[in-house]
Amino acid sequence: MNKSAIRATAPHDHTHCQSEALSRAESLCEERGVRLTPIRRKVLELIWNSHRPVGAYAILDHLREGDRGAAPPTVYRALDFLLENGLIHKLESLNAFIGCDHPEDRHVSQFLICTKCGAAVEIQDPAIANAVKKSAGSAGFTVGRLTIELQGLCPNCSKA
Amino acid sequence: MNKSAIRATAPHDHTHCQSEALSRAESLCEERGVRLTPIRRKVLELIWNSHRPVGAYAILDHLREGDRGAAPPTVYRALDFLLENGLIHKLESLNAFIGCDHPEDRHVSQFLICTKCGAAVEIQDPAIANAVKKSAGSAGFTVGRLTIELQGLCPNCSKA
DNA sequence: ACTTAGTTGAGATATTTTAACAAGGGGACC
DNA sequence: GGTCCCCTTGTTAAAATATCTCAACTAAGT
Repeated sequence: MNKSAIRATAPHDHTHCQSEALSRAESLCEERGVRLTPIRRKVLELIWNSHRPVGAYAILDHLREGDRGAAPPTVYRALDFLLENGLIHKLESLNAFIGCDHPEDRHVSQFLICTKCGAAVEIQDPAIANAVKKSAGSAGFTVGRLTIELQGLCPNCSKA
Repeated sequence: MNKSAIRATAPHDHTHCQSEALSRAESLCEERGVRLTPIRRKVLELIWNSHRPVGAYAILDHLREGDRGAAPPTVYRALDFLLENGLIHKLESLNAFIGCDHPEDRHVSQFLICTKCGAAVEIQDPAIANAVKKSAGSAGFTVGRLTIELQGLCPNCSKA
């Protein structure tokens, strides 16, 4: 079984996931010369609170709990920044966002979403991407963005 | 090149697509003992006005042009019915709906969406579905709903 | 200090979707 | 034909998601 699937769907020291994601984001932003401002950092941190995708307004609520009064554009702007820099992904079938654990390289990924516990796992199977590209090619389509999301039950939840 | 890709992205006698879709829907609903009421039929007809996915409010606007005063729930209920019966599909990455040209059998499909002309083509490549299923399986996931959407350029638009 | 580009604040508004409840309409059964 | 019930629709409201606009601020370079 896939390593990130285990991490995401089984109990684990999640603080570690979160702090590692944050420090990677920091060095990556520095490298690229873009600014991981306090708001952006906070939003990323909130997204990394779990392996479950979060909606923009859930993030907004958490932001408001703290000191800052925030409005929707604040969150969406932070999300845009994080998306552009590959630090998070958007799950179209849920209108929700999830952290990316290898933002360093641009990549095409797929998502496995557990409808029971809500966890989502990012996988990267070249076979999937290739199958889609091949099929698109034979239909004469030029490939741009790819959205591949599966909803089902994670290993843990399908046991129960 | 795939036949429905040609039909959807090149000029053609679209009235034919539309009327065939409607008559298929009628016989299918009769077969299943469900009611293709005037509203539902009208919504399906509007969706089949083109091969471009339509948003719920675009449909609503068209409905209102006619005699009926309609409210959002009217449209969404019709859409639910059509979705349940496989007569249309929802494109999650666009929040829009498109007609299905072979609603008779339950199927897993993928969509190729042209970001330039807006056309969308439904394809069914078992290789894609299988690749996803295989990958999900090896991550321990049970397969439920599958969302696969590609955005790119259709044959026509990539020529230009 | 000055300028500029990028970022945030604030309020409003647009878009998409659902909830809740009343009312209508068509068939099955008596 | 009447009556009951289920499915469908009307209507109002509101929840959930996302964007626009314009002003104020901040950081970084000159």
